[in-house]
Amino acid sequence: MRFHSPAIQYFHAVRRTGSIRAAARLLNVASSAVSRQILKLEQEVGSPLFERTARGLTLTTVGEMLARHVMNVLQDLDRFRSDVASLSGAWRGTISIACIESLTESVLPDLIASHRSRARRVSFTTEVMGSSDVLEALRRGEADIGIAIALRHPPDLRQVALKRFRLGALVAREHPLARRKTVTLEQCLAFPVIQALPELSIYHLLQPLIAQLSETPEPAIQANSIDLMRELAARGVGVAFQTQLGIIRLSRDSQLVFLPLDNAGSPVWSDLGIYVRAERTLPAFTDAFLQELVRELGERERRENAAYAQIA
Amino acid sequence: MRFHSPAIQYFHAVRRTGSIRAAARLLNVASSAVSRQILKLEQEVGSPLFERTARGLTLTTVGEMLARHVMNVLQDLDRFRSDVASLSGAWRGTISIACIESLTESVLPDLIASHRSRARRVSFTTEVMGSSDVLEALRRGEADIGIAIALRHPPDLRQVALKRFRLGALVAREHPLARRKTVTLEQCLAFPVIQALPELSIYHLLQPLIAQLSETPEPAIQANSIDLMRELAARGVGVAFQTQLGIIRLSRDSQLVFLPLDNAGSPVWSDLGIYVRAERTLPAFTDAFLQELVRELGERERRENAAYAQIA
DNA sequence: ACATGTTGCTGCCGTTTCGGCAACAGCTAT
DNA sequence: ATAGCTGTTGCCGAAACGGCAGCAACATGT
Repeated sequence: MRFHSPAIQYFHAVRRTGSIRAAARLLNVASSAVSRQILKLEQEVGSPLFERTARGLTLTTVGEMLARHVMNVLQDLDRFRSDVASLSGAWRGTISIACIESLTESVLPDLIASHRSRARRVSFTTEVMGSSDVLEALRRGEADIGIAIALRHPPDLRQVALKRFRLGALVAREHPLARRKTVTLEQCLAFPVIQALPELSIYHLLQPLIAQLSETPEPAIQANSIDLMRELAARGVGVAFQTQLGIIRLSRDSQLVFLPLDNAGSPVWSDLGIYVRAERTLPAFTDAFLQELVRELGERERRENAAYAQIA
Repeated sequence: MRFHSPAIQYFHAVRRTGSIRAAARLLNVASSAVSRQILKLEQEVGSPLFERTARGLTLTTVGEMLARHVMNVLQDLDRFRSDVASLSGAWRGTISIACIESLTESVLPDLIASHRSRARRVSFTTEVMGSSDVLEALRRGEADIGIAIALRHPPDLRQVALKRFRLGALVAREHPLARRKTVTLEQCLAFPVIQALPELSIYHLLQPLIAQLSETPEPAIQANSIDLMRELAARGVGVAFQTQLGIIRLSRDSQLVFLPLDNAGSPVWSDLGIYVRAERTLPAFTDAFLQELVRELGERERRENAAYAQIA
C-alpha cells in the first residue's frame, strides 16, 4: 500500500536521520536515488529544503514547512490504513506513548494492562522523558499520545485534557511528620529534604515557593529520578515531593505517607496535561485508548479531591 | 509543484466527477491512464474503491475512507503551498465561502470589501445555499468556510463559533405594529404574513411555535427567498420573519422596522454557526479572514444584546 | 601532514512505470 | 438497430526511477 510518491517517504527518512546515506540504508535503496528525489523536490518547491553541512543535512524554514505537511500526510495515511483494517476484523496496531515518570508507577501500567486484556492485537511503545521532551517527541511524530506537566504548549499540539493533582510531601511511616494531615513547606525544611534536580518539573514548581522563604533548605540529597526519590523517602532518608499519582502502590503497603502541601492556606497544584498533535486525526483504536486515559486520570483527580474534601 | 502520486489526484478527480472519462477530460489526460491508476489503487488497497454502474462510478465504503484521506492530503498541500508563498511576499489565494442567505445583505459584503481593501491578492468565491447544503459543501471540500443555522453538525466538521440572534418580525414603517417595541407571534398573525417555505430554516424555527397556537395564520405569501420576503415586507405587503442581520441597510433607510419576537416572555433565538472541516488546517490567509468573521459576528451579537438590554 | 572514512552529488545504463492511441464489450436512449 | 456513452485492455514510445561506480569536499585520527 504505497500510493504516495517516493519523494515524500524519502524526504521523511532524510529528515529523521539527518543524512541521505543513512536514509538510503533505512529505506534499502541506493543513496543516489534518495539524493535525486530530494533535489527534485527542491526544484519543484523552488527553494532548498536542507542546509548541507559536512556532517549531514539540516532543515531550512521551507523544509520544516514541508516536513509538517509530510508528517500530516503520513500520519493520516496511517489512520486510513487502520480504518480499513478495522473494517474487516479486529483492531490492530501500535500506540506510542511519551510520558513523564510520575505515570509509570500505577496509572500507565494499570491502563495498559486493562486495555490489552480487552484488545490483544493493540501493542504499546512507551518512552519516559522530561515534560519538554514529551512535547518535542509529539511534534516530531515520534509519539501518538503525550503526558506531561502542563506548560505552555506550542500551537501545533492540542491539550486533550488538563488534570490537577496536589503536590505533597512523601515521608516514611515513622517520620515525625507522618501523623499530620497536611504540611507546609517550612515544616518540611526542618528535616532532610530529597530535592529534585532542575531537569524535573517538580523543581520548577517548588523553587519559587522555596525562594520566598527566609531560610534555605538543609543540604540533603538531589536526584533526577522520581522512582529513586520515592524509594529514598520510603527508607526514611528524607522528605520527597511529588503528586500522589506515583505512590499508589507504596502507600497501600503503608510504607509511605503522602502529606498534601499547604502553601499559605492554599494547595500547591501540579497540572498534568494530555497532548496530541493538533493537525492529526488519531486512528480509532488509538483514540479509544486516549479516551480511557482521560477518563482514568479524571477519575483519580476526582477521587483525590473527594479525599481532601473529607479532610476539610 | 506536484510531489504527490498521480493516483491521488486522479482518484480525487474521479470522485468529484463520478466518471473516469470526465475526470480524464478534467485532467487533460487519456481516460486509459486514469482507469489504470484507479485499478492500481484498488489493487494496492486490496478492495474496490468504486462501484461501477453503467452511468458512472460511485464510492464504496473503503472508497469513502480513501476519499477522506485524499482530501486531507490535498487540502493540506494547499495550505503548505500558501505557507511557502506567504513566506516570500504577500498573501495570495482564494477563500471559498458557503453560507445562508441572511448574510448576504450586510455582514458578508461588508467583511469582504473591508478585507479586500487590505489584502488585494486574496479573492473570494461565495455560494449561497441552504443550511444543510452548507455543511455538505464543507464535507465535500467545496468550501473553506461555512456559515449556517446551527443544527447538529457531523463530527467531521468543527463549529468555530456559535452566535445567537433574535428572530423578529419585519414590518414596513407604516404598519400598525411598527410602533411596538416587541411583538408576540399571535399579534403578528392578525395581519397578512409572509411565510418562509420549508427549505428555509426559519420555517423550522417558527413552525413549532405556530403549531402551539389555537388559530392558524391567515393564508398570505410563501417564499423561499430571504431577500424577496424582506422587500415584500418593506412594501407593506405583510409581516415577514428574520433575524436583524439581513436588514441593516433597509432599516437604516427607515423603510423597515424590526420587532423582536416575544414568545411567552422569552426571545426566539436563531443560532448561527461558523463551520470548518475538522481534519484540516486552514492556510494563514484563510484563517485570518475566519477570525475577522467570528469577531464581526460576535460584535453584531453583542450590539444586538446591548440594544435589547436598553429596552428592558 | 597524511591517511582514512564520511558526506552529498553526478554520469551511465537497465528496469519499471506512465501515458496516448485504438479497439473492445457492456449498457442506455432515441 | 443505430448512435452515444461507459470502463477496460494491448501495444508502444517516452519519462521516471533505481543501482553502480566514481567524484570532490570535509572531518577525524594517527
